[in-house]
Amino acid sequence: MRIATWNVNSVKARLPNILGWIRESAPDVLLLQELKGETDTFPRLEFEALGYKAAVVGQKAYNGVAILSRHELYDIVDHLPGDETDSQARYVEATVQGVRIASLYAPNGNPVDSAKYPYKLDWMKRLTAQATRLLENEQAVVLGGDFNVIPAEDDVYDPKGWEQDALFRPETRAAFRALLHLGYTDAFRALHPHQKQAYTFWDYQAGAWARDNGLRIDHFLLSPEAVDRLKVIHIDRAPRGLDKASDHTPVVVELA
DNA sequence: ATGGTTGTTCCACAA
Repeated sequence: MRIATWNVNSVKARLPNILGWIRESAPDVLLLQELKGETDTFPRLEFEALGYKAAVVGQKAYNGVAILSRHELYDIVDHLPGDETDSQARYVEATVQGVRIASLYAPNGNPVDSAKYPYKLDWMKRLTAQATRLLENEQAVVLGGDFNVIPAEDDVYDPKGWEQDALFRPETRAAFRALLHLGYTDAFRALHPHQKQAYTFWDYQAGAWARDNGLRIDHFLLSPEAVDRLKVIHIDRAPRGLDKASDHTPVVVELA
């Protein structure tokens, strides 16, 4: 089973790019983030025409996540448990062919001296609680999406310059490591332990793409049952170089 | 230190 994740930065603005990429790459499952539109504006028919069903959680203007799948989606969960006052569309979870899969869009958290940073850390704590519950089923679990976390120095073009950023602060990295300590594996680092400049995001500003000033912030975390099936993972940089590109590019993982 | 870009929305805000 091949599963991809892609923060598309508006499904409406990106639709031709997304449809083109699906035709070339034909993943079994595609996790989308930053739909930037309400659930009922999601272009379901266009994806159905390519053979995909969809679990969609949208909201006006911001956030929004989805799971596209060639196979049936079961037991859809449409929000991250733990705070019923949180209405931001950042989490959707479903079972596909016995694999429990989440498409997540963690809060950015900047600026760190605003309420956004504690919200980010609290959200990560809730994700850790949910990830703990998912392990109890001893099932293959795949947590994929934009974690908005730079795990280590090798994952950013300028570690010093990003030291104080919400994506790289020690508390943020510790929150990410807490997921690993539960028993999840960063699939990319498991298969490519020393690869540098393996970025998944390049800012639109200041020629970041041309200079390869990137970040690795889109991840797949796998439960032990899923790691046992891990075959390959790669970052597909090509979509970032196209016209009307998202600032993120897809990551594709293959499980036996 | 500032400015650089993109998308959605309402006259900014988020990234």
